[in-house]
Amino acid sequence: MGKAMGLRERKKLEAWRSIRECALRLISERGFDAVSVEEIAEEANVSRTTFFNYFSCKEAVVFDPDPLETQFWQDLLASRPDDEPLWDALTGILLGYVTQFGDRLAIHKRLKTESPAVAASARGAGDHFQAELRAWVTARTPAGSELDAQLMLNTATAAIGTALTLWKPTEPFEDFLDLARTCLHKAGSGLAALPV
Amino acid sequence: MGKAMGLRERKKLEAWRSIRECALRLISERGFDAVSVEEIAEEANVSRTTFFNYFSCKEAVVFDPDPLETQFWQDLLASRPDDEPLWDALTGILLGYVTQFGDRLAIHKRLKTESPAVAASARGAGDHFQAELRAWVTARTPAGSELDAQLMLNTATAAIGTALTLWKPTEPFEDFLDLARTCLHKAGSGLAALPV
DNA sequence: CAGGGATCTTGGACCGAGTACAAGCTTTGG
DNA sequence: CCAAAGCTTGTACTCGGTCCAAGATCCCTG
Repeated sequence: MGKAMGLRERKKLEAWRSIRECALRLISERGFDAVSVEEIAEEANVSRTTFFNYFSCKEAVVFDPDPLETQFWQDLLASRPDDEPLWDALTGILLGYVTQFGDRLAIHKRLKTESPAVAASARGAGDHFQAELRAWVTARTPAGSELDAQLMLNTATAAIGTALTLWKPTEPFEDFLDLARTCLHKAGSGLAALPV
Repeated sequence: MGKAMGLRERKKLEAWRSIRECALRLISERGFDAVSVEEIAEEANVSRTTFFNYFSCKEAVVFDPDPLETQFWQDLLASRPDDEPLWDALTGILLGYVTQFGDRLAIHKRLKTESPAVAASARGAGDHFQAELRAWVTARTPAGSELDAQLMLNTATAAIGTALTLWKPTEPFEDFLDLARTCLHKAGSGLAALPV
């Protein structure tokens, strides 16, 4: 992919990244609420209307995934063998995800602790990966095992969330991964053996 | 309490409940987005400004707890003996909560599935109980056990969330409670024995 | 390479949520 | 009964978000 992109598509991607970049810069300088969409648009040499063509709301400019990111998820999900126990697959996927996008998660965490309002919409509008993961789980859940499957998914996610809140961005990133592994292992100790 | 309330306080409570009541009626008739704050205020014979004196945002009128509700939590939290294992306390508290406010949870669920935007702010601005529970947990967590404690809390919450998404409002409420018990038990099977 | 259709950008008008504030009204307590 | 404290209200404003029509840009086919 990425080869046969016409001028139009290239410009779109460029505009997307320019807006995102400007937005992150301004926001990390001044804070989310102190930067208006108008300013971001102006900084990116784009009209306010166009901003909303690219991002469905102000929060999205922080939390939407880069177009290439989604490719990474899909590979991550597709790479798990069909007969792997769900819990193992989930831990593998989530650890792979945080390994790749931990830096981004750290930014998100900072923003969330700064402003709870941002955090709110973050969970709702933001986490496309979580939505995709959820879909993936339900798709590979055999009838009758919905409860166990959903429970595993939610528990694993909760474990990652726990690791994220306990980790301090000043500590080395490896610590976060260790923490995540520990949380997943502990939380899953009663679940991992279930036949899903 | 409730006895020595002056005229002023009584009027405030009355206004609060009037606004809430009108809001819930209009919203359940027409949907969240189709009702403006102005309409709610008008319906409750109150100015728009006053609405925002009582509720910090539009979502709050749906998700804020009734002043009496908070009393119930506090009793619930205070009623657990200090030396009870954390997991047992958590399941007891959460089951007590959903038993009492299950109806409200069902309304919330309906609203959330209707409009994701509402769901977003619901999690952030809405769940005062969860915040209180979180504070209660951290307060009684001995130093060194933070990880296990947070993990239990998040896992237990995830279990309730799972039960809530799996339950259909058409089914009897007892089913929901059974489901919640099952989820808690399964999710906690590896955690319950930890010494916290 | 010309030109018509598809797509994207833009400005302007508009709506609703949320904030700030000054002015007026009601409760309270002395 | 009166003054201070507390609430309510209208007004005016900012900002996020939507809608739309007009213009610019790209793409594709003849």
